[in-house]
Amino acid sequence: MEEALTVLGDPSAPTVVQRRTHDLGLRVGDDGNFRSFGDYMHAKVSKLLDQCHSGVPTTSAIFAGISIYVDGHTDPPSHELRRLIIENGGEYHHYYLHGRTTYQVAANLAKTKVERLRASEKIIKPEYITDCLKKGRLLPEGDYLLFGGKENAPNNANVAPVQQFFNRSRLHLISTMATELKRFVATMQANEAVHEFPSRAKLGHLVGPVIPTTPIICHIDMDCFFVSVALRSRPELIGKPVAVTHSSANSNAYGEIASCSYEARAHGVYARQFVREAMKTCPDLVCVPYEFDAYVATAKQLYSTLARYTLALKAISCDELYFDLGALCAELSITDPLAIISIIRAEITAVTGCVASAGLGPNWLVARLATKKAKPAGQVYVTAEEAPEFVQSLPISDLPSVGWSNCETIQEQLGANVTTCRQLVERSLPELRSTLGFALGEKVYRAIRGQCDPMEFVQSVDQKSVSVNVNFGVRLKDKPALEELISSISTELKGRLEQIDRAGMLLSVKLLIRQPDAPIEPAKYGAHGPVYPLRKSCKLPRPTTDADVIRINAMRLIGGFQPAVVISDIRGIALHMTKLFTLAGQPIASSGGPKDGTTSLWQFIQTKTNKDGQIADFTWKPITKKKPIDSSNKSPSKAVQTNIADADSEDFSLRLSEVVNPISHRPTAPKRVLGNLPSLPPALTPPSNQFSSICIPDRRNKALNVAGVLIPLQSPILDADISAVLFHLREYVLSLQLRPLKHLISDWERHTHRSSDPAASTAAIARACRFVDWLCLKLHGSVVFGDDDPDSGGEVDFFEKVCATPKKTTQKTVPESPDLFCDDAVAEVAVSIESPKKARKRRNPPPQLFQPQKKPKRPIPKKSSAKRRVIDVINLSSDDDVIILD
DNA sequence: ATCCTCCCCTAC
DNA sequence: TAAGGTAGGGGAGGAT
Ligand SMILES: Nc1ccn([C@H]2C[C@H](O)[C@@H](COP(=O)(O)OP(=O)(O)OP(=O)(O)O)O2)c(=O)n1
Ligand SMILES: [Mg+2]
Ligand SMILES: [Mg+2]
Repeated sequence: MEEALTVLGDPSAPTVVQRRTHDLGLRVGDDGNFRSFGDYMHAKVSKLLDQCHSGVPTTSAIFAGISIYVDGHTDPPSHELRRLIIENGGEYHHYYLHGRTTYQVAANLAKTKVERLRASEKIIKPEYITDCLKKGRLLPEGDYLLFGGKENAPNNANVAPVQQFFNRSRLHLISTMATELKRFVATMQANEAVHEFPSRAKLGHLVGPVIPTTPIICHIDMDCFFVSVALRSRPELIGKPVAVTHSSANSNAYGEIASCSYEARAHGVYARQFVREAMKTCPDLVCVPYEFDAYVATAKQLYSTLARYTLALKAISCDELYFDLGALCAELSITDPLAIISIIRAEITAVTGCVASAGLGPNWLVARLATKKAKPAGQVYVTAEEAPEFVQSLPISDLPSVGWSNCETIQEQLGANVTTCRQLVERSLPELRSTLGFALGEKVYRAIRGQCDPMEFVQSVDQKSVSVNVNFGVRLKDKPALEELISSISTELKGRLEQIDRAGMLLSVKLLIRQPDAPIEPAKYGAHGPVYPLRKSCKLPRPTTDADVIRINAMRLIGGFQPAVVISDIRGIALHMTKLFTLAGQPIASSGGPKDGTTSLWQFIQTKTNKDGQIADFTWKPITKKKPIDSSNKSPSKAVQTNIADADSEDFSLRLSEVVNPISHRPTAPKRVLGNLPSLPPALTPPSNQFSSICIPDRRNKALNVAGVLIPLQSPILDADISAVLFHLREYVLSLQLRPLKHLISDWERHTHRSSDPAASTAAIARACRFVDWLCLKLHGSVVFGDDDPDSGGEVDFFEKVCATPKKTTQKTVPESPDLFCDDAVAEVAVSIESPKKARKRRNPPPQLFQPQKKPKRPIPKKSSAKRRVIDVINLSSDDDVIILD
């Protein structure tokens, strides 16, 4: 069975995976009422959630996320069905939209039509709509289906392994849903003007003469969400220990439990536990499969229901949100908040068929903790007066931000006996800060007193980063396989960036590498097992969504690890994009957005690609003098040109800063960007420290470290200093390290500006620019900074002279001066470049912590261990998928 | 001091 | 078999 292992990136994999997929989707125990996996539907979470009829008066949200097209004559007739579906939160389509319309509604199935149907289409009887309304909730499709809903596997043959993985990953699903629901809330809030609150009518009898002013936040969370959804169509399992998982209830199954019923929890079962572990303490556990599409629909129903009362919402996750209940009470003049919540919860249950619990408190923190107390199927209001005592009665691990690690830190530093918040109350703020850090310490200090930062009920929509992670089933046999997987992930990342209208400037790669002593295959099929992470990031020449640019740079980053990565030991790959811009090129302030953006020298390079699309050569684009361009010009690339042209009339050093560190950052957003960083011929390729700065100011020695050579700078700057620096600056240009070039100039600028002779500094910087131009002219026949100095002829002579025979400054560290244009010399000097990064506390034989799993509350006593040593408790009893420590 | 970068940690 | 993703907070330590 070894060869059947899921291998992402192995071309032989799809067939194998597909067969299993087929089995999985129709596994015994899945009654087919809902598909286990919306192989296509759940990839389109956003589409389901997009069907937002903000402003349309509706009476319920039963059909939220559902759309219908009515085919032929039906009873009730199509216009009636249209009214019913829209009034109850669904969508009516006048045409069947493949991939968008959930159901075709038809009284019967014309035989001639069946042949033309795609497997993914679903035809359902009109009674389905009316019966759902009678029951007040979405029913299982069951016998209402005339076609479809069962056999959706055929498409899987074409689904790439990465997509297969995401289509089955619950964690991917809930992440995606959370993001989409935030957008859903943000959209509703943006459409506030046309939004209505039909369910407020239900609160009429609560309205009184007093307008309350008490601040109350409400937190709502579905009880064992995935299980609740599953039990809607399995009423016989209500009251039994039930878990949602890919595995069947098998005492040897390594499938993770996503959610379990409260009956199962009473036996010690918890989310993230392996089924085989759960079976040990709960032998009667019933395992049921996922219903991804149903979670999407139900989540939207939950949010839509709340939106019938208020838009002061804050989305948290697929089954959980906060809202400003105090504001609602005030607006409606209602003094009994719990009565409102009873009505809302009843509506949620009526619409979704699932139970929600609610916590009320003076702030979001207390509300959240109250929810935990309210569960299952309850609601609790903790008033401001009760809050401190209430929180202090709870275990510290209940506090948000106190997870596995921080809990251990607290017990290590403040006493192993510390388990409840009350035991922390006596600790001073400085004490907690020194234990947990400045901000976390304060957070905890305030939390145990029932306090927290206020919550905004305006849904933020600005993402700061986008990432794609595949840490399951990664087994790569060679570089092409790696490249293929990177390619898939890059394409996925591109799609996600474009979906949110963003391009990114900073790309990071994270690999999970099998620990040296770990078995090739862990006990759990496809799992990464004990691993350590490797990370590397690079700045892209400009904001991009281009899959090729992402792929090529990711491969470069991976190739840059030292020692080299053993491809077959890679167990996980993640690509992370930060420093986001809109596709139109506007920086996103919240994304750590470049306050000082860098205009890359890419702006000035014309590349030539070879037949493989790789950059074979480049020339410098001369910067011609231009009259200032109309500043209303919106084209980003022209805007940069404008900056430079505008600077013509200004002093030279100012113009330099425009080039290396422009004041207004306006990156270009070309339709297609260059496929690669410019690379030199192999002989000139600099060593692997490609992303490190070649120039480091050394303040203590009043010197510049240029390419590993320490050059003391005197004040005022002497010609000798300049020539030494310029000589080594040549390495910069040769190695095309554009970011370092910027740093060199700015570092130098900073340094020299501190000197006693600013005029000398300006002159020195100007001279550096002349040097770059001179060098580029020599090497490529054009210049970077332009030549508007009538004196420059003399400058060239100067450089020819001083650089060809650089003076031996008093420095022993300055090497023998080679001929400037001798390739051997280039190689020699390049080799002398040190790696300036101070070898970050590299855990050298890197066994290291990876994602310690949250410790279960009940089972498994904590293993007392040395500081920072972490055991993966969930895997503790398994044969080999253990460990981790650092 | 304050910022920046590279991580770890947390939550669902 | 099994599908261990993802965004954001923030700490540590170096750069500015
Ligand atoms: N480690 C986790 C945590 C959660 N989930 C999914 C399944 C849950 O049903 C859903 C909601 O998470 P909750 O933390 O709200 O847990 P439940 O709703 O299952 O239980 P509770 O009643 O405690 O809220 O997210 C998951 O797949 N894996
Ligand atoms: Mg829940
Ligand atoms: Mg939840």
